[in-house]
Amino acid sequence: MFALIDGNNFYVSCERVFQPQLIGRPVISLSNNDGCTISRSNEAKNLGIKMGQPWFEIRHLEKEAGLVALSSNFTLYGDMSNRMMQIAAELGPAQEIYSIDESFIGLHGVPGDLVQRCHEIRSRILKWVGIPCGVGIGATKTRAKLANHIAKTAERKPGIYPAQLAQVCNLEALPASDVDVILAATDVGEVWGVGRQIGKQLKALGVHSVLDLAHLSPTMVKKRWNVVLERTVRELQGEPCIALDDAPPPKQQIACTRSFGQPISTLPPLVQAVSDFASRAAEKLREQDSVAGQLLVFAHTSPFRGGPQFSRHSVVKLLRPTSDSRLLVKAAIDGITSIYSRGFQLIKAGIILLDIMPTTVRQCELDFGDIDSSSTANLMATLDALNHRFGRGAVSIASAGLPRSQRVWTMKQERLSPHYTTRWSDLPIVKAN
DNA sequence: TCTGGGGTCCTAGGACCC
DNA sequence: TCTGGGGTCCTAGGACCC
Repeated sequence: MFALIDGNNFYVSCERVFQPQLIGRPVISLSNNDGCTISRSNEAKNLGIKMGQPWFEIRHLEKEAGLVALSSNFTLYGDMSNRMMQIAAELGPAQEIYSIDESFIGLHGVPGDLVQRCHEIRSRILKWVGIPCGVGIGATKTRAKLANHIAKTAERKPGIYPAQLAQVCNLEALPASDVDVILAATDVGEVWGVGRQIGKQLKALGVHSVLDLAHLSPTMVKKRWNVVLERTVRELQGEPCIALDDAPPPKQQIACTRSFGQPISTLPPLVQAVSDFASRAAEKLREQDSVAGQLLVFAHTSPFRGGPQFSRHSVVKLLRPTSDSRLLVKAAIDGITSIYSRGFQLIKAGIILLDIMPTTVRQCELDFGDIDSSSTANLMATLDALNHRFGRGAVSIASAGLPRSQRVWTMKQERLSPHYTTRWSDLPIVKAN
């Protein structure tokens, strides 16, 4: 048995904890460069604002409907997430943190009334962190996801589902006939693992509801589609196919990419940008104690605009797998310089670290040729410590050397609004008992 | 004027080997 | 001109997730 607990409208809910005057108003959180919508309050959803919708399409709602749009603040969201996850972990013996705002809980061996327990944890998170959550319980992760959708929808749109399923929904505690009614009332596209493409194909074949999908033969689904959808069908039918992943392996790819505030057409700011991206990615790499063998760097023009289009990438093989910021920055610069061409309005660039493997003692020794390996490790550790202490980008690799004020992109963490100057580490950690 | 930034898994097909 | 079968590894691309 699994529970899925997630924060409602997470980023907006985080903002509202510190700006209670936003409660009851339509509020959205915007992506980097305030490009598009990444979180919406219920009031914003009711205005018809879609997930991912570009800001320029909806900004008229500021005046017309009192919409409040906020730049995102991922430092804040990450900290709120940690607090929420700590309390959510009390639900059961195992936890998989699935994303910044949701976690699966393994409920094996948990005694007593599960629904009541979930309500208690939910109230505790609301009271101690300030984030409203929904909880779904099911025999499989897919059913728990579905139950979570029902719990949230029952709360937000009364009438579609039984009112007592609001906030916490245990699919397995309902009579089978009730479950069928609920599944029949739910669009197949709501199922975890069914996206736009597959959803369209299913509907073309008359599979419209979750119940329709659950009634398909897994063998046929595998033949007609693939094993991924087959697993989804089996999970819907109650057969666990996806295990709780409470100790995720180190990442196999680490990316750092950004859209620019304004297009770039010259090399120096591009070099500066990919240098920063490579530095940040190198930090992430060292955080998981890995090294990368290759670095991919890319840049492209906007597909939404006219004019000559440019989209190129280059894969740079490192001499040896490394996590040294200096070598990765150099590789990024070499790569971008090799693909750069004049005359294009570049709107986005990024780097992706590939061929990632764990750092081993031997690799440490081999690393950096004539540079002493222990001093390199010390240097990188110092770099990370300084940036942790004084904020991201406080110390960086000197490459093209554009002052921050002349940059044409923003790293998210540089855009903290003045409201959020609290040092989160100074606040007491709440312990749940 | 203005359109995010991460990740994962799976499959097909090519290169290469014996 | 005729030209096996099976295995592995790698990569690109497509689908999905939040």
